[in-house]
Amino acid sequence: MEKPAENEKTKGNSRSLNFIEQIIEEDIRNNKNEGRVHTRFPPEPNGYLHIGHAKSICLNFGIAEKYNGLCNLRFDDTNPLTENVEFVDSIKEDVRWLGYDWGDRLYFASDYFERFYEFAVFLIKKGKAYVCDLTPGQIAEGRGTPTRPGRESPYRNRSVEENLRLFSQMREGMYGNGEKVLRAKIDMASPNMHMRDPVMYRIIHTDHHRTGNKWCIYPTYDFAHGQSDSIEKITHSLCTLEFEVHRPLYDWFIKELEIFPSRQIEFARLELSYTIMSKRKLLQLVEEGYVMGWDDPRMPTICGLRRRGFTPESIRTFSEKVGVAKRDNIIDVALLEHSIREDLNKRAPRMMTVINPVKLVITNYPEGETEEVEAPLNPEMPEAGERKYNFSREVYIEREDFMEEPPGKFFRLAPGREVRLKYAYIIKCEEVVKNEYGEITEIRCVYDPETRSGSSKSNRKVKSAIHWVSVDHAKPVEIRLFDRLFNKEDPDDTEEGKDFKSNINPESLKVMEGYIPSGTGPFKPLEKIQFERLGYFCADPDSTREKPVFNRTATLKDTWAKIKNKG
RNA sequence: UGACCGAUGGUGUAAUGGCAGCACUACAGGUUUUGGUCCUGUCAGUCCAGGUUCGAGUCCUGGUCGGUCAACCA
Repeated sequence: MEKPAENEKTKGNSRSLNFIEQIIEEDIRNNKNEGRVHTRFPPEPNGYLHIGHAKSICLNFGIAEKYNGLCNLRFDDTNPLTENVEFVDSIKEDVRWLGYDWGDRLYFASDYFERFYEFAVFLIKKGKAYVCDLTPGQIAEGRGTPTRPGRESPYRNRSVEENLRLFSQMREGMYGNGEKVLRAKIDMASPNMHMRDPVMYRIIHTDHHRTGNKWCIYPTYDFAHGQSDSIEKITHSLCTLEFEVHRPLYDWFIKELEIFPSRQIEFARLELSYTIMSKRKLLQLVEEGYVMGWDDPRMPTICGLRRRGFTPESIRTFSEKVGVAKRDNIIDVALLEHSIREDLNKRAPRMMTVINPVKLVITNYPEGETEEVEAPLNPEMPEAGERKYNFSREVYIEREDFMEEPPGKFFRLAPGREVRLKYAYIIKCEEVVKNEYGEITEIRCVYDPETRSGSSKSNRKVKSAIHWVSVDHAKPVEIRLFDRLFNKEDPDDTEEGKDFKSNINPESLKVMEGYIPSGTGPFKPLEKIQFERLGYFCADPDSTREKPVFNRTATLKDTWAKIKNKG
């Protein structure tokens, strides 16, 4: 038999196993489920997927892949009040975009409603379930508290015949919403609240996005999830920690129903610093206009990250790096940023772009002349070829690349100083022109014609090389600079009487008017590119042919910013 | 003041009774026509108290701290 643990080790590139993989490998060793591994990703179609879901998706599909198993996509659609097809579609799109394939195994809990009904009848006949007429308030009250046992319902000992009749009438629509429920008969004194006769079915006279008006009774999570797992012969049902207390009930239903025993294993959900993950709060940001929509590039949603310029690969490696364990954790958002930089550094072509321009004139360069210079498309990938730039007498440079009175550690352009205009010539600043407000409007320099990049005398060292775009060959673009949405590592850490929105970063979006070299593009939506020395960007779908729009995905690591901020 | 779960550098995550390792961050240096990348190095950790053992991050007991559970949500 295959022994993945040993293979991993002998390959020499082994990553130690997380606790779920350890369980799975032991199950395989014991030939449990004939060595089969089958997982599932079970979203409820009532919202958009976020980076926390991505961890679960990568875990479930990743494990199936690793152990030559299968992973189903199953919608947990048991509550018609909150679910709809739009969410089903967006979720499918996001999972597919992440690079996972559920083959022909797209399932819906609602596909099993008839089976669930039969399961319920089976339990009633077994004397393990009963119809209860108590109101929601009475049920809650009768359940007790975590420290006080509950009280048995007066309807608990109805006869099997009566329960069968009543349950059938529930299905036929003879009762209104909330009038009756079907409950499991377990133990009202259990220390586990979920075992105190939990509700299995409730009456909801609402059409379902898939079953229409066929049903007016719907199973609860507890009476649907484990049963779905079992029907699909899921071997390892991975979910987050808050479901740990549901596990005894999950197991109880499987045992009493005498069906395939899937095993539930819980892991800690992903939390990210400077970010919120709650569906409710994300909805609030959208509805109250703090962001432009669910796919706003500042949102931690999959569609937001996609529009921000993240790649599926970067999210997958991120999910790998965060690990899987049972303790609560808050991942440093810097790890997410690292993951996208690592990926884009290897694959994103480079281009010089100026986002905060100031004009620079080379006084000894002939007017009206243009020459072409060449630069590697990507120094990490020499085979990718070159990009050509037009160079002329006037260029835009980045305002931050010039300082009139530079501190010691600043080694870019300043009066009397030399720098290289990247891939072109070394220039020297001779004069600064200002307007009536004292703002710099023009920097005047001379260039050394012998220092053209690539020429024999070009190896003279200067302290830095700055990027530029020729004024006569510049195309204006909109550039959206995104920063983290919240100022606080924990956005829920607020002053008395305030909520998480008080921690919103007012500078999370800055819109700039910059220049790219004319003749570049058109850019495909979401096309990735590194603006040299500035960061990774992608073309926003808002782009038009006349006016491209770029989103900043991430800055480059910026040691100068650190020095500057230290003063 | 119940049941269950958890606790290893700043943040994550390994070590399965035998040298506390890896990644991110931070810091320092080297290379560099991106203050990027890459390379080298540095700081930094087993919640506490007992016990078992030749040997404990790991096992046992007790505590401390954190989380979860009282929807007809999932």
